[in-house]
Amino acid sequence: MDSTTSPRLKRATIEDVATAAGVSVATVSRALRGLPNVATSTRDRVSEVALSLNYQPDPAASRLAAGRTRTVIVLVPHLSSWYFSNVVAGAEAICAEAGYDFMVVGVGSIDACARLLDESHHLERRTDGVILVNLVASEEQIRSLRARGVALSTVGTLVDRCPSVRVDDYSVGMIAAGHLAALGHQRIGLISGIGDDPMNYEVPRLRHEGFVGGLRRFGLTLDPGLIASGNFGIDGGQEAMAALLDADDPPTAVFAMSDEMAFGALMELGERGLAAGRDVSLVGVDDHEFARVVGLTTVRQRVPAQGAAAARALIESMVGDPALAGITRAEDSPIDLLVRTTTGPVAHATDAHS
Amino acid sequence: MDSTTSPRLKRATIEDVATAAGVSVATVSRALRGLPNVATSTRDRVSEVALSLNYQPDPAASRLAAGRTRTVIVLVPHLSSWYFSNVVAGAEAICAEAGYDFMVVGVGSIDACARLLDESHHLERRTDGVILVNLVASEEQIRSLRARGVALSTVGTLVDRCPSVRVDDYSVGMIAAGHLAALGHQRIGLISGIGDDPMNYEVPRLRHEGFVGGLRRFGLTLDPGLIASGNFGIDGGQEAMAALLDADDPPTAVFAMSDEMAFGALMELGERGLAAGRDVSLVGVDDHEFARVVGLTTVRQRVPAQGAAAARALIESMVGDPALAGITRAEDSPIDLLVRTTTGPVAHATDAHS
DNA sequence: ATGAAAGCGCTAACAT
DNA sequence: ATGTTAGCGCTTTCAT
Repeated sequence: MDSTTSPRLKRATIEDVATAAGVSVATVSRALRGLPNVATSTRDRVSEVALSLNYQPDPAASRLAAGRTRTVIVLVPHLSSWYFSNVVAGAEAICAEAGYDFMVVGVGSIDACARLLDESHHLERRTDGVILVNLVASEEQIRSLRARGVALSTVGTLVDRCPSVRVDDYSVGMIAAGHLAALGHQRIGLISGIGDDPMNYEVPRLRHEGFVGGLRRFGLTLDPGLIASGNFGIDGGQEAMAALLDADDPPTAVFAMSDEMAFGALMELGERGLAAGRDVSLVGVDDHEFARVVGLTTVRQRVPAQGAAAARALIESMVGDPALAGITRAEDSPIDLLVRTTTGPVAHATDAHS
Repeated sequence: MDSTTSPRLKRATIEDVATAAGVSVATVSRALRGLPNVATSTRDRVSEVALSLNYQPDPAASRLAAGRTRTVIVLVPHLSSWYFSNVVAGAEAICAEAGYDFMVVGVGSIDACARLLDESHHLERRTDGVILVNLVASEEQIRSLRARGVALSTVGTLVDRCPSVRVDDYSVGMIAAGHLAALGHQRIGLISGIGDDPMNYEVPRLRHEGFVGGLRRFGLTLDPGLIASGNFGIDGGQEAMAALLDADDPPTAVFAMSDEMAFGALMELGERGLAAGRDVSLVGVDDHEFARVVGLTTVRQRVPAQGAAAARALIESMVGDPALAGITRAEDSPIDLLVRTTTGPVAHATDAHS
C-alpha cells in the first residue's frame, strides 16, 4: 500500500508519442533518429512531444527490430590492475560520448577468454563490437566474430584485419637500454614480465628484443645471467630483482618491463640497503602515477588514450562504410622517456664500498 | 566473395530448437530456463538439441518479452582510480558469475550523476539494478528508480531502503588516531580528502569525526591549524602535507584519509629531507598495493570485496522475494590496522636536530 | 506436461 | 513526406 508496493510506472512508448503528435510511429522513429525525409516542422513537433512525454526508446525493442545493439564490450584480463583499468576508463569515456552502452567482462584466465571468443554466438547478440585488451584471438575466432557481424578492435596486440592501437614495444626497450647505456652502464640487467594473465606474449618479447637492440647500439650485449622474469606485478619485480642481485656479477642498471615490476625491484633494493640511482639504476615502463612518488625513471605511455583510440576506431568501423571493416590498421601511441631519480651515472668502483 | 564479404551467419532461434526437438517453443523456453512442469525426458532432449544447434537465446528478445534485462549497471565517479576500479572489479566478478551482463558508466561530475539518476527512464529499460559507488542519490531519485522497478545497492554510502556495504568510517579515523596517540604523539595533524569527484561527503566527515573521537580517548584534541585538505589523490596529499609542515608548530604525526594522499604526503616529506616514521609519522587508509612498497602504515579495507558484496546484495534483492526489496541493510566490511614503517614513536626533542 | 497465440516496443520495407 | 504493416525472437497467459 505504501510506496514500496506501488505499481511499476508505465512509461511512454513510441506509439504514445505518435498519437500525441498526430503522426505514425514510423515518422516518430525517423524523426527522433534524425533520418531523412521528415519535414522540419514535423520533426520539431515530434521531438517536443517526446520530450514532454519523457519518452525514451526501449533499447531491447530497438535491438530486436534493428539487429544492432549500440553496445560495445571490452574484454580485459582483469580490472584491478592499473594498466587495464586505465585502458577501460579511456574506452568507456569515448563509448559513453558516442551513445554506446558499455559492457566490460574480465576474462580471468586465458582459457576463459578462448571460451568466450569461441562461443561468439554469446557475444553476437549482445554487442556490435568488442575491444580486446592485451588479449589474443585466433584466426578462427576472428573470422567467426566477423561472420557474425561483430566488429573488432584491439589494444596491445596486433590482430589481423582490424584496427589496433599499441605502443612500439621494440622502441620501448630500446629507449630504456639507450638511456642506461648512455649513463655509462655496462652490466645492464633485464626484468622481464610474464603473464599469468592471459596476456599476449608479444609485449615482453618485443621489449626484450628492443632492449637488446638498444644495447647493441652501444656495443653492449645482454648477459643471459642478467635476465630475470616474474609476473607483471610488484611481487614479480621484487623477486626478479632479488635474483639479479644474487648473481655472481650483479648489474649496475636494470630495465623493468613495467612500473609495477620496478616498484617491486625498488623494494628489494631498499631491503638490501641499496640506493636506486646511485648503487643501481632502474628504469620502468608506464608512468604509473606512483612513479613520480618514488622518482622512478620510466618510459611513459598514454594508457587511457590507448583505450580511447581503440574505442574510436571500433565505433568508426561500425558506423562507417564497410570498407573500413576488415582492414588491418595499427595505430602507434606515443612513448617518451621520463628521467627521474632512479637512474644515474654508473658508480665508480671506489664508490661501491661507500 | 571472400570471407570479408561473407553473409552474416544465421543463428538458431528458439523455433529451430522447437522444431528439431519436436515440441513447441513454449516448452523449449520452459525447459531451457529450468521452469517446472516439463517432463525430465523432454527437458533432456531439448537441452541436447539446443546444444547441438549451438542455440543461445537472444537477450534483446528475451528482455523485450520478459521486461527483465539480466543486466546490472554500476555507476562510479571514474574508473581510473585505484579504489573505484577495485570496487568495479569485485562487482564484475560476481555479476559475471551470476550470469548478469555488466555495464559500467563513469559519471564524471556530480551533475552528470544527478542527470543520469533524474532520467531514470534512461536506466530503466537497460538494467534491473544499479550499484552506486560513493555516489549519493536523492530521496526522489531513489523513489523514481524503485517505482520503475530498478533495484539499488550502494557501496560507500548509506542509502535509504536499499542494501549498502561500507566500512565503518568512524572507526577508521579512530583506529588511526589511536595508533598515533599510543605512539606518544601529541601534535597530530589531519589530511582530509575532499572530492572534486562527485563523492559523498560522508566518508571524510566520518573519518574526521572518528579521528577526533580517537584523539579524545587519549586526552588529545585536534588543533584546527593542523587540518589540511585536498583532493583524494597524490597531489592533494602532497599539498596538504606541505601546508601542515609550514604550520607554526608542525605535527609530529599525520593521518591521511587515503593511501594515495599519504603517498603525496610522503613525497613532500622526502622533498624536505624528512623521514617518515622518524621525523613525522604517517598513517593512511586503504592498503593500496604500494603501501607495502613504501612501508606505509595504513588502515586496510577490502575494496574488491565491497564491490562483490554490493553486487551480491543487489542480485539477491532482484531475484529474491520482494520482501527484501526496499529494506535498508548496512553491511560493514572489515578494517584493520597494518603497521609498517611510516609510523614510529614520537621523536625526542634532542633527536629533532639530527 | 504441453501447445497456441497474443503481445513486448521497436525498425524497415513497401506503399502512398 | 508520411503511413501501413510485417516481423525481430522471445515470454507468458490461457487452454487442453
